[in-house]
Amino acid sequence: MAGIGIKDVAARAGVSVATVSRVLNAHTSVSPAARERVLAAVEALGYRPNALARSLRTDQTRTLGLIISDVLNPYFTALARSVEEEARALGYSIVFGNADERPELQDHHIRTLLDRRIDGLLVSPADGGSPLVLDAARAGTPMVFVDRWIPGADVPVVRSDGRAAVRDLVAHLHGLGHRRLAIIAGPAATTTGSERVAAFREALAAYGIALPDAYIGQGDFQAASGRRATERFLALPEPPEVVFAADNLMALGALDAIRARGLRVPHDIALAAFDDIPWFVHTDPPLTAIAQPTEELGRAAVRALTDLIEGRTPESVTLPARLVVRNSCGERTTTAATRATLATRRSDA
Amino acid sequence: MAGIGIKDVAARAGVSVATVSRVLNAHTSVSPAARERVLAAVEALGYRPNALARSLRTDQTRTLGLIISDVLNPYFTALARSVEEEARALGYSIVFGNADERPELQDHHIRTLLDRRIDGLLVSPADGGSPLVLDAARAGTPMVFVDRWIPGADVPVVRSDGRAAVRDLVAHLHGLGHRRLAIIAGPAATTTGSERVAAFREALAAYGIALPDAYIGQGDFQAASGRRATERFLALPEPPEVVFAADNLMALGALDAIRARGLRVPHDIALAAFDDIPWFVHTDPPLTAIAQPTEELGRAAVRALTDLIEGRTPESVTLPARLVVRNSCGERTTTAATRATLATRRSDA
DNA sequence: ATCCCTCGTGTAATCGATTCCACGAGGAGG
DNA sequence: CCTCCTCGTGGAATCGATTACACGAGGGAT
Repeated sequence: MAGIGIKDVAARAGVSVATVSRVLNAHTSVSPAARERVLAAVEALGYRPNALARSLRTDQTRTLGLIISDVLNPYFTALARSVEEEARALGYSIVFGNADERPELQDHHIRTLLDRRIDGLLVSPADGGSPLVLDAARAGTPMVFVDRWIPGADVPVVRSDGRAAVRDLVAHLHGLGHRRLAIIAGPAATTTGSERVAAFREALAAYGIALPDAYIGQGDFQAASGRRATERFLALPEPPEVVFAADNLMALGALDAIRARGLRVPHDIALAAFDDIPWFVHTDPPLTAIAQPTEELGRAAVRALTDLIEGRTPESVTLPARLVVRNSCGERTTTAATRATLATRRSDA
Repeated sequence: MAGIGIKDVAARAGVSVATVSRVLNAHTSVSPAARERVLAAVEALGYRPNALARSLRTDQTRTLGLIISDVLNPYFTALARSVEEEARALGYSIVFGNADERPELQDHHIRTLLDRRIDGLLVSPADGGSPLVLDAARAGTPMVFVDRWIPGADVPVVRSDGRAAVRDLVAHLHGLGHRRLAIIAGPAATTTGSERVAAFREALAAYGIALPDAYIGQGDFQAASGRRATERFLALPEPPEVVFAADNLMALGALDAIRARGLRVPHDIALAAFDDIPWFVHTDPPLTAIAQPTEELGRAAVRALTDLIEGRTPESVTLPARLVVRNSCGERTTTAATRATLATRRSDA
């Protein structure tokens, strides 16, 4: 039960609680003798300040909330890891909330985080219009969007721009002779959902290729939706030659669907994905993907948020994504493929 | 700085703060009229109680800490997800700490969680002897070990027993004609690190096969260590015919090393792993693995911990793992492999 | 020697809730 | 009609910290 409090420390050191607090917070001047005795008492009692009480008084928790879209998605766990790393370096803790791509779960977590009086919020919104998020931002909660964002809010955004990489991908695909290209999109309500489709369409347009509705699969960034969308593509009278999945989990689902049909990648159909993850090197075949600078994104997001909290004015950050060619889109020589693999490996290390 | 407090609600409703609190906590009796006005005021003001203040007073946060060994490991994220799910259902929040398999990081997180006065701690210890963990347990912090545990502490353990599955695996490997079997172990300081080796050795002994030291690679549950261990195996004068990785990330590293050598699985060397993950279906080749009932483990762990917190006395839980055969260990007919794959898929859904 | 400033320290208010205790009103029972 | 109990309510203490303010002691300047 216990709970050694500041009073116990004060009593043992023979000083007042104020002095103990001053020693612990290096505030105003304290005599060396008193400091010594306080420190000794802290040590002897194993005293740890109650963070709740401290936060209640100071109105700051030195805690940041991170609403992650889906913990099962390797891209987001990598992001979470770098966010936590940077936050720790800056003296903040992170409290995660897993939204599982469900708006109501997202709102649940935002509410509990706000109730806990976190100092700021890092959000990758699961839907486009959560009023709760916007309200919180307007009410003055320091907030930064990462990866995805909600338009119309005065909130800094840290994200990557995949347009150039998508153009590179389309050039690569076109070069391999593919003309019928399909995409599995994320939810239209998310920015990454709609942007990636737009980028793909634009890149296709440069080659005079259209993107018919039948070649746009509606996914939700989860594996099952990738499977369904791919099944639909394969059932088409004229199926696409390439499927581009807007995230890694939908690519996994696409792979499932293709394998279930008894088809082979890239011989029967090519596959590429947004978001590169370590497993893509070892899938059958290794998958061509668009890699985001995940670690930098996480770091930049935390810096932007702490800037906001500490009174500085951060700017939005946009970092370029890049194409990583493996051989899921067409025949390449073994050496070329190996080279690409090694290059990826090296840059990931 | 904003902050609508209980006083504001009380003022607007024309009652005292005590009454507001009573309404919000459904405590003693409140007249319907007063309750009505309080609720209206709460609604109008958008009042949310300050969780810090409440926790300070009540000495409970309704928050559980989860120390996860490595967020980048799909096994642990799956565990984290089910833990959060069950906790939410029981009215608790989860605060995660990622230990990255580093004891000092683990201790850092435990300390901050304790400072926050979480109600209980779910730990999958990164090392065997963290004094901090043991001290916390002895000091009365409700605690449950999950997956891994530290011997000699009076703490319930929720884990899976892989011994039967390892026996099945060895039988499978033996049946395919393999006789030189190696293992990439986790850190000896972790229970899962040493237990899996012991189970493997026992299972081999049943076939009169020894496990020489040269066939035990020392890993740390991270991909890089799997790579190094595998390289060492392959450089042996008599390399093993099978490599069994004690977790999925080390299996990924093994795959890297094997590919870098220009060898093929299972033709040149067979590979199996502990922990099954969705990607294993699509690696080249699909990997034979031992699957843990991850979701059940997470749920059971949370229930054990909340039992402890709420004064009931939970028991340790051990659930069996099971072998999932794919074709990374030897030739199988396509149909058999497909059947296995489908079976896995179905049970994962 | 006196005055004033600085330094070290303690007392008490405060953060925002919960909850013990006291108190007045009203109904039931005698 | 008086007593007693219950019900609804408010006042105030409390949780464990931080911090404004006050105050005494000591040193330097005049």
